[in-house]
Amino acid sequence: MPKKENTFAQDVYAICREIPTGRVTSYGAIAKALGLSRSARMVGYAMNNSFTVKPSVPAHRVVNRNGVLTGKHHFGGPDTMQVLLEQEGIVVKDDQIQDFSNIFWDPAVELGNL
DNA sequence: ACTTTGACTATAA
DNA sequence: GTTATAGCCAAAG
Repeated sequence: MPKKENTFAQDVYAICREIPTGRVTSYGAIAKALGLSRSARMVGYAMNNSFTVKPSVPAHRVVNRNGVLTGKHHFGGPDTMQVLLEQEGIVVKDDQIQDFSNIFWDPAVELGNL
């Protein structure tokens, strides 16, 4: 069997693709689903490569625990992330997702990982 | 092998 | 409600 490069980032991408449209999740939730509940920073760090990975990962559905678009600046534009979220039907105000708790999607729960 | 960093989270004041 | 500080872990230099 061929060698397989299982990196932390690859797992993160898999979870992000499972995020339904119009839903949002937090870095900590993804990390927790991977068993790395304390590596939330690594999740965002890995997302840097999400643009080079195929298929592209909907990183715009991933925000911090406050529902703030912390990484909006990494989308190539200062407002690219917000526009993408609005296209998904998500309301964003002042770089913060409105009704965040209502549209929050927990992979550890939805994927039945608990 | 050591140091730095980073799209975070939790706790304390 | 906010701001400040500490803890956290993996990848890159």
